[in-house]
Amino acid sequence: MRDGVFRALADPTRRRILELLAERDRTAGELAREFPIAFASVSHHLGVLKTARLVATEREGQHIRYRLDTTVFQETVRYLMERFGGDAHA
Amino acid sequence: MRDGVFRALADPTRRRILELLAERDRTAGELAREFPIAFASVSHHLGVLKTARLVATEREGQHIRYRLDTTVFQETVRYLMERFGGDAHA
DNA sequence: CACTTATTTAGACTCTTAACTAAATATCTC
DNA sequence: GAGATATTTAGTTAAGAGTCTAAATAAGTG
Repeated sequence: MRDGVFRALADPTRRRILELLAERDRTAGELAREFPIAFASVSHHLGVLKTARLVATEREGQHIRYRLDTTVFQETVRYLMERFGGDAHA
Repeated sequence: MRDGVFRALADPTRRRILELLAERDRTAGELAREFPIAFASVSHHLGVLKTARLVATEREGQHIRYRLDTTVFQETVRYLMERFGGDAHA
């Protein structure tokens, strides 16, 4: 269950996508333009993030808008803190 | 830099190792006995965890004792919380 | 409906990774 | 130092992941 999340976070391109989405929602195309790789590759990364439920999508006409879904982040932080004393807020 | 941590956490065997170490320190052999895979395979996982600095080791005579190193956990939790609002303690 | 734009899916290729067995290294005991 | 135990390293194999190009799907425009 947690595999997908950590695996998703393990790729730098995907973390960068998440950081961009943390600033503001963006369409797939807006995101893809930020990277030197093919659109199809970014699309693949978006699929991984979506499967891990780290992002959610909404169609907006021709575009598909991506936004962060913080639910799983919260669960993940809780997991790390509770199990491994990753008590970073102090 | 963060790749190693998330990649290390992406494997269920390695997460289980970390959970066991969260209970108490253990030797490589004690850990290996908990899994249905070959000792060498567990050793490989321990290597990954050590490279990610999630665990630290200390030789104790014939045995090698593994313990959790929480430093990187803390950095990781901080990263997730700051960037993605993974504010799980509320 | 043909045409364009936006995005995903499919198939191929390469690189990485997790597993195994066998061999190597390190420590302890006699 | 020979032999036993503990652990890692090497070499192999099979599966997974990231990338690409090309094709497919979906929506907007004339």
